[in-house]
Amino acid sequence: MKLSSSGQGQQAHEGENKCLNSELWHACAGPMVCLPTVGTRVVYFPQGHSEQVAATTNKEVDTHIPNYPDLPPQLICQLQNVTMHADVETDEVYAQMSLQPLTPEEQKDTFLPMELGIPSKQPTNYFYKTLTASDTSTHGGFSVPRRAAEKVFPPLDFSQQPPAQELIARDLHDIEWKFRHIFRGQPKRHLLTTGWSVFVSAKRLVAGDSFVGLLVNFCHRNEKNQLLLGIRRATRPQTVMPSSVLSSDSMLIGLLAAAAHAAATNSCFTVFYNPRASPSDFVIPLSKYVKAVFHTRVSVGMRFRMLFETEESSVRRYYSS
Amino acid sequence: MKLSSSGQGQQAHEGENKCLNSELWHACAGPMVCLPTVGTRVVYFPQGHSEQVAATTNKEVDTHIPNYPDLPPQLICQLQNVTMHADVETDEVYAQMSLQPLTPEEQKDTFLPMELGIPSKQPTNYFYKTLTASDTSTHGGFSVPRRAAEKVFPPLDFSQQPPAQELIARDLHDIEWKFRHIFRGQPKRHLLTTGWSVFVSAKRLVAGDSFVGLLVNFCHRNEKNQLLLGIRRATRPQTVMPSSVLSSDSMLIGLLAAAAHAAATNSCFTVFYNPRASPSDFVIPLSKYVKAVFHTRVSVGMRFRMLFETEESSVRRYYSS
DNA sequence: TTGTCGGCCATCGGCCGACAA
DNA sequence: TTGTCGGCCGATGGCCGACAA
Repeated sequence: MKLSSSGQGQQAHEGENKCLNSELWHACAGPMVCLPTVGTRVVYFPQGHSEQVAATTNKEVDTHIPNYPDLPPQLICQLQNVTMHADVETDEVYAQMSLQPLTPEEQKDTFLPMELGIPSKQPTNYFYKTLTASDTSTHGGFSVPRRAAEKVFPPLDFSQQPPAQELIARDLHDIEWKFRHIFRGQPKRHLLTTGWSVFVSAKRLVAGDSFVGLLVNFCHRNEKNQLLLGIRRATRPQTVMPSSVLSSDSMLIGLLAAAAHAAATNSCFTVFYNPRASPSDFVIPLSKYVKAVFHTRVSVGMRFRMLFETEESSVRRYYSS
Repeated sequence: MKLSSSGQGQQAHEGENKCLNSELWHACAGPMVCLPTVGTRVVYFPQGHSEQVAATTNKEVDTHIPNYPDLPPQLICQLQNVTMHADVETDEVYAQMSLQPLTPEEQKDTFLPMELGIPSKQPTNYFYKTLTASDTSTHGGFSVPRRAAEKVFPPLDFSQQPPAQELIARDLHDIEWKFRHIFRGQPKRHLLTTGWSVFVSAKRLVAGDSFVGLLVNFCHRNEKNQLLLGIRRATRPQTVMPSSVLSSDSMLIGLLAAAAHAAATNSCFTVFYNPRASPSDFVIPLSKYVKAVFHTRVSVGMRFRMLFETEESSVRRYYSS
């Protein structure tokens, strides 16, 4: 299982199976994103998955897609594996899940205690700041909010005038970035100067995007606290490009056919979950699903929808039917 | 049909259905790329298509894919539509084709005369040059090969000293680029100076990539000759990234299922053809296929392979079984 | 014929505190 | 507390012919 890792000292490049930091992944994904636990049972909604893929390929789900009579509107699976990833180009975070459909008999098993919902670890010593025009311009550096700097950055030596230090931080791909951190100006403020513009241009940041800083503590192997960084892109007016690899129809068919085939042959299938791409959760813990169904006093089979407000006041949905 | 267009004066942005210049598309695709004609019959090879998609997603075709007993190894279709496209990010050219599987009775029809192969129009007044380290460095401009400049660029006024002019050219997305074209130095040579570095950084060109220049003549609407430009990326050591949208297994299943569904219901399906992505042609004119089969004295159903050497001495393949 | 270089100058990047929101 | 600006200086961009491959 490669859910997370800690103490990953140097750049690891084992094919595409990079072990990226779980806390950093969550810090970039946002506070409302919660991944199911490996080994537990989950409900997979082909409809919600279709909507995410359709949103990504800028395509409406239409009626060209054949029916898959063997594929129920929700599929109870065991979550065999979850790996966290970040897009090499955009740093967009996503998760890859391996789902094992369960037979009707396996579904009847009683709940394991651990299935009652242990949320994945959310980051604690972290901050994010939406970048201003001044932050991203070539004219200057990055103005660090005072509380953020004090909470997350290593303390400065105030006997120096001005107090300054070199910050070393690693991103989702375990690439190292160096910044000059200085406390100066009148009134005094924390700034990142040298190194900042390289970061902005490398990540192609614009005003409205966000910087994420995270302090993690690796207890073992004598390693000290380490600074991690990430970004969150502003939700732009969806300039999704056509895929040029496979037609969106074929993708939607493939999605359904893969799930149906896995269900029929009792084998695993793989899905990608992009928490920031669309507001649809399509893999949710079975325990949460059962609770929701019980709570709303509807029988399984009726259409319902649960709404949650996220931090950005958008909406997350669960699918059922 | 949106195969091509001419006299497209200003930037057109009709959704994603841009009419891009057919000659320019071919100039960027390379001289060996030839698209089948709309309305003719073609042979579609799911196996070759799978290999292209697998190459793009950096995945080997393995045995996880279910069999589609209804899907024959080659499918005779009518080519309903072909549109030429270019990736918004990379300028990579590709074609979208709509294929209509034919019933056994329709397949028995005799050939139409037009099906005997009218190749699509190849560009005439065009050149390409592989960019050198000096071309792509920030230190200077672009050194234009003399014959290329004389053949493709508007003639300079040699009464000026030095002779110079402003070149205006449009790319695959119909975006305008301006360059200062000057004939100077000792010995004299053609150079693109002002404007060149903007182009290099916008297209993210590196030494080894190629610049394509094309002179087209729009006869109607009183338009004069127009200069078009494009690029060809060097074939890099395949840094294909995982898709993060759909698993490669689902994509391969979707590809097969879409074709099988179209064949079963007598409806259209859509494929993308990336001529520079992989050396596999998987949609070829029926006439060419029949000729090849006849020529090599094998019966339909035997495995055969036709080899052609392309300009870059790579290999193009036809698939059959 | 054309790829690379040194020379030269204009422009931009980038660090600073002032000032105000 | 922090976003934007003018001032200032050094780094880089970018145009030129020289020279050689």
